[in-house]
Amino acid sequence: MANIRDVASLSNVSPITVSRVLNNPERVSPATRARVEAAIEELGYIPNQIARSLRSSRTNTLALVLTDITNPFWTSVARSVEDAASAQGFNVILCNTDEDEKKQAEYLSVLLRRRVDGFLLVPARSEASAVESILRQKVPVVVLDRRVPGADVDVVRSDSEAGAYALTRHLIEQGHRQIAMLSGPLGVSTAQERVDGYRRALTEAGIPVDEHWIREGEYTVESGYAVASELLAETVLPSALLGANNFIALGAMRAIREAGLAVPENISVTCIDDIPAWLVGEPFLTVAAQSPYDLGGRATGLLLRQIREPGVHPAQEIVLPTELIVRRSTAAVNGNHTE
Amino acid sequence: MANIRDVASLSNVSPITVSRVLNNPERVSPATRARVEAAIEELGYIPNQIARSLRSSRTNTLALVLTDITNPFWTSVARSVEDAASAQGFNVILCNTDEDEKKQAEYLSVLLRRRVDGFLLVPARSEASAVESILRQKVPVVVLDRRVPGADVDVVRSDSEAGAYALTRHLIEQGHRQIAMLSGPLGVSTAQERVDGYRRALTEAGIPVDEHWIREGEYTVESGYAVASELLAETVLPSALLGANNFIALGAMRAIREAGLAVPENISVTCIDDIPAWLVGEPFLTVAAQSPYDLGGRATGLLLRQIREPGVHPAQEIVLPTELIVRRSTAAVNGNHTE
DNA sequence: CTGTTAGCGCCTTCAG
DNA sequence: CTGAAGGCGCTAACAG
Repeated sequence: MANIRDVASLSNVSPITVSRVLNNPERVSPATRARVEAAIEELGYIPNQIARSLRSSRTNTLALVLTDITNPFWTSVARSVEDAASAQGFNVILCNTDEDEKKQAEYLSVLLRRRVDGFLLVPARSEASAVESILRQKVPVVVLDRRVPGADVDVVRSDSEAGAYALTRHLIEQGHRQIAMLSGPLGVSTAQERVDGYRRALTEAGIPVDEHWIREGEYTVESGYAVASELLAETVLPSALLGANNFIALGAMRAIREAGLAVPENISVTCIDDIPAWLVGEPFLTVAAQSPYDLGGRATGLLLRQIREPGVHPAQEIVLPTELIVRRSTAAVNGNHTE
Repeated sequence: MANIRDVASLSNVSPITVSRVLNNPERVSPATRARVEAAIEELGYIPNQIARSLRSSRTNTLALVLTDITNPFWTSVARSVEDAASAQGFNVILCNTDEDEKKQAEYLSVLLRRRVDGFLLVPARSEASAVESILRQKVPVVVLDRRVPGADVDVVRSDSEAGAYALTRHLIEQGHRQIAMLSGPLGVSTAQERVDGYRRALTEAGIPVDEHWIREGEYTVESGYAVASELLAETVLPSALLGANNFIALGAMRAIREAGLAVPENISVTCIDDIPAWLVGEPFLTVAAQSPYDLGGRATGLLLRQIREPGVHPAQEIVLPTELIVRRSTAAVNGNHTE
């Protein structure tokens, strides 16, 4: 593969002149420039970004480390991050951790060696240790979706507590009292906050919180299915089910269907996170919708700013609202609306 | 940020010894190794992969250039590619072209400059020119999902023609005669082949192909919606609709709903590409399902082999079968099953 | 087992 | 407007 010296000798100039043609064409006489450009063309020369990065210590690369691209929520985030990044000349390396701290650590280590210019990280657990390795190297990071208490970093997330609160309240208004909370892993801040919102709504309504109805699981369809199946095998059934995310609710719906029950006739189901309307034809689930595209865009914006103006901006937290969307998966207890 | 020389001087060895501790630890005496490792630890030294890449001309990076990560089909492909790549120590750069040849060209150019080790490319148009720039540089490529006639490259794709044929046949067996084909962009081989399969099924059944029922559009929800809306505004309506992909069918379903018609009572709808069952609760669409996870995995396997053993393997084409899955979006004409 | 030399391809600095 | 020297960080190749 031709290099800058090949181009230089073919066009009878020094390598630095070729470099200038590439980076500051206006500082080279038109005649020389034309000669160099002809040589570039002839040799099919393609500048080596690796060498450039070595000199400049900039890779124009962002790392997007998330839990699972397969969840449409993260798919949208990934799309918006890539859009925002490529508009500014950055490429994106995608990594799926599956909420596994070991995988996450391994990825972060590889990415630090690669000298990515910045990280967009969805930490597998909400602990400062998740971002420590990055901060120690003074590489810009923005944490997505989750808090990391004790770490001085930018965070862009949704208001999980309010989302869960709104959903729980909605269920209560429909007459539900036996509301099961299918939580995510409690080591993750969003799971914690969603349980908090659930508790607050119950307490405010004067309904005692029954710990029996709070079940911890993973943010996956399989886990939602498993936990809901357990619940449905018991003698007293809940009249409503709050999934901590879309996947949990989808798994739960499957369990309910397989148990021969109907949504919402027998059990109402709702969750945080929407499923894109264009994916499902007629959306069915009542949800507290986040704005994944926004989330990714805002986070990328913050990250690029950090990269461009290092050390200027103090860490900040952006909290986006969720939107309650009432659809057909929730109904009044026994099918009678109480309003 | 500490470099290899800092580690070397702190541990009183030469840089090359540090390098050996990192890459061939067994070739360094345990005592020296321990000293070096202590220094690495103390300095928080992280090897610079950029410098390593410059020396080795290997970046351990694959480029995944697809049309839109937002389509669950491509989401699955992306996931499988990332899984397979990271298992072999490769990272993946993700790019969305939106079927735009200009965007594609821009991405390819940037990625060649970055010296990615290989490309997984979904070409925006099925033409050899799409991969020319890559082949000219002798960089390994695998083309995903689409043919590129005239180019000597590995291709991993599904059998679109057979998929469309199976769907059309299914509709014919249900008594349909007025079947509209909502095609994708005909510059893309999959669109072409899906129309071919549609034609073959009709012809074999002795039903004349009415060009009026074949409509070209994009592989998007919006386009499916627009084209179907047009169709539904005419005086003679089709009794069934074949979407060239999932998004087209989803858009069409929306148009049908908005026209006050029902699926399948008034119009049957079917398409190539499934929507993951776990996303939609009770899957509704009759489809010819591809295996995106397989597709990505197989393609990545071929690509990594090309990278490891350059110039050894002749170009090959892998064609994966599609599976006809009959669900509730198709029914016999007038609701009467003809079987 | 350890070290010296040199160079991967580029661009900043300083001269001309 | 053009060029020479040097170094970014790392590791082959070749000593010793």
